[in-house]
Amino acid sequence: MNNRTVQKRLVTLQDVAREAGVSKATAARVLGSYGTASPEVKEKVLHAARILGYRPNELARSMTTGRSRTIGVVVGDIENPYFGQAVRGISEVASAAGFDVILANSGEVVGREQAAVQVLLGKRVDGLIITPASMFDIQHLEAVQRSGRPLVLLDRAIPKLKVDSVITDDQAAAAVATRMLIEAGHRRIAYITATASDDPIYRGPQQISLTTVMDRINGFLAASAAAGIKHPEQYIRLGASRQGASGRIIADLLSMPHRPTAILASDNVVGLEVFKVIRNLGMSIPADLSLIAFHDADWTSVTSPPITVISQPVYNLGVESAQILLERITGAVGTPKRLVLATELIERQSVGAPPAPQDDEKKVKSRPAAKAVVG
Amino acid sequence: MNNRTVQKRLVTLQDVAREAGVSKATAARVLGSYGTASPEVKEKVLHAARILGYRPNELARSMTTGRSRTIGVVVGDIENPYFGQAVRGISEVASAAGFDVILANSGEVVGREQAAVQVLLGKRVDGLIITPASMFDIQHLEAVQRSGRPLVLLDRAIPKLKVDSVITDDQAAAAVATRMLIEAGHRRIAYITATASDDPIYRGPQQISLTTVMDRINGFLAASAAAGIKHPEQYIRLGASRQGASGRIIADLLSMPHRPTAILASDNVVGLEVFKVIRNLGMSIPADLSLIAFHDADWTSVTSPPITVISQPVYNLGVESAQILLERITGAVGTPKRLVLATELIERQSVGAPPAPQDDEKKVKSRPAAKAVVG
DNA sequence: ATGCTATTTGAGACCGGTCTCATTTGTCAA
DNA sequence: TTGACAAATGAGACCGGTCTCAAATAGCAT
Repeated sequence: MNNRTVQKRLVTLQDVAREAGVSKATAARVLGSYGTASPEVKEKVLHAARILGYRPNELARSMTTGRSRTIGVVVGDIENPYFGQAVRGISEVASAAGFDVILANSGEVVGREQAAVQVLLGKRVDGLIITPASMFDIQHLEAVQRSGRPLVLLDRAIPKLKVDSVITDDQAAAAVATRMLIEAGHRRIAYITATASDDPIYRGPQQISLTTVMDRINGFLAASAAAGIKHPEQYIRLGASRQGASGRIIADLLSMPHRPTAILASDNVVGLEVFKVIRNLGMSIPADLSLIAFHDADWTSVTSPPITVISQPVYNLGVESAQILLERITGAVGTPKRLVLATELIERQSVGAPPAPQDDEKKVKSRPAAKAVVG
Repeated sequence: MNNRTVQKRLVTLQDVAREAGVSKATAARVLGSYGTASPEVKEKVLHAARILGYRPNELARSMTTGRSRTIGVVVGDIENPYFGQAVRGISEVASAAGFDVILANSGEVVGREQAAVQVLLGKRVDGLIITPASMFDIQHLEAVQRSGRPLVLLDRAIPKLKVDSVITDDQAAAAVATRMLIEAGHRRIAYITATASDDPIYRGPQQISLTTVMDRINGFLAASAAAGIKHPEQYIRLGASRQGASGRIIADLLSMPHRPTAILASDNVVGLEVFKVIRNLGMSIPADLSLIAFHDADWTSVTSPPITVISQPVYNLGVESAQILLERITGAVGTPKRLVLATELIERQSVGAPPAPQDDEKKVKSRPAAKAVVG
């Protein structure tokens, strides 16, 4: 009447104690391997537990101890292999230390991130690893800090928040990639990011809510400026999320009077979109257009031509963040760490010289210029 | 001394009650929105909860109610986008119903799967969705059933276990793909799977511990036999896991005196390996070798040539399994459902006629025969 | 035998909720 | 005014563990 579900009542410590003919406290000592107990009693309890199929109720245990041996992880998009790798890094470190992982997905939406944090906090996780969807909406993260639970940011930092974070050196990465394109002769380089925006045109830093994106844009702009390129920001485009908006953005970009001759794609999902659009437009890489993408995803080595990428140590991002979190959970104090991991440019074959000026018209069917194949 | 960690004691119901000047029971009624309470009291409690920043302790709640509103998911490999998609399907259904998801990774190792199940059971999840690593080691799954918690198998069935399962029609899929290759003229077709095995050569069903693999092999063999192909099993290879074993397996296969002229790859990871090896050997697809892969992964549409694949409704696999699980959790009874979702063959350009017999020698640089481009 | 310490064991409080039941207060009809 | 009944509230048991503390038992020296 009160509970019409089929759920059987599971075996409890009390049941084991009764079966073994000892008190609850004694059974607890044996099963929890703390305190003392005589060999005979030990044997009796263990035997009783075995035949009854006893499983301790971790909920009850966590409630008294106040620790759940669980860490909560909130990522932007589980389906993106980028996060998949990071999560694997986290899980491996966590389970090696006897911790479990609860995973939540924010879909890069602040509201869902907040909800996920509430849920995780409600479940009394011992700590959190989060890829924040925005560096501005951070009340919920401040609340985490106030609760005293350790928090580590993954992949993206939040300058205003004094908190451990593990990120990649995005500014340097973007600068290196940009410089490579410039050295190949490009002067009109587009930077395309998936970061949400109602306006695809870049008008200034205030539009950007992710440090990753900001840093990369800064690296891109700095490298461009250093090469004397005027108004490099005119080729920055935002909001190329996977919902297909990217197709139009890229096509628009390529139909500009002075279209870019090279594209820097902010992640592998955007990169894949760019690749598809280029192919559908009948343009060829790198003859008509050069391409560099962030994240060394599987597919980038297998296209024709294979894509030059910025390889990010994303598995290590996961490993490092989990290690820091675990240290904090076990009591480490001190000022927040800010770990910045280096990236690596992997040269493949998607970068070449820009097409000769008059080539701007004939976009289709041009054969690649003879060029040395690198890497 | 007892607890040297920084963790602050969080705000409890008792604190709120005290602050509002009411009893614990009254505060609980207001905050849990059950029972009755006068408007003034309601207001006082709500206000107190707000200023104190009260978050209910889900652990305590679960302990009394016996339900955690959490489902446990165990997948073989989080990093594989195949499972990534399935997990997204599960999460979306779950969170729409107010359930949370705890995700664990087995790495396709039975021992880790067992450990994961124990952990999840210990956390008193309301139900489990599992992609079992083996159809033979199932004591832990029987234990789940005995505990009365609902269990749904995803992607793979276990014939001996009376349990809900949601799988794809692997036998039909393999048969369709095989038939397509046969119709293109192939008689020597290899089937390469990642399933663990110390011996890469297929000697019989007893080596196979996954229904998926078994079904596909059966579909492959049946379609081959129907076409009068003798000893099709000689080209079946096992153990092409991502650890690089696949490279040797594929190379060995292609250096056989009567090498296969077509390959069926059991998942997209193997498919990618096969693609890379073929390219490294300087062979061309489909002129020298035809290829069909399971799972319509992103990259398959973007290679040259794009790969013909068997598209699996993996997101729906997740959705359906979560729905069934939720029904069971909310009390649905009845015989186990066995849901089999259809797959779809997506024709792209990796299938062609086999090379003429004398072509067996010249493996390099042959240009594709003129062929109609499908899809 | 006696006292003293060390070891083993049990009783019961506690964690933070839910929920039952009894008590108090209020409303309205007789 | 009194009784009946509904609404509001509080006291306290309970979930299944952990852990403190005291009591019981054992071992050993004197």
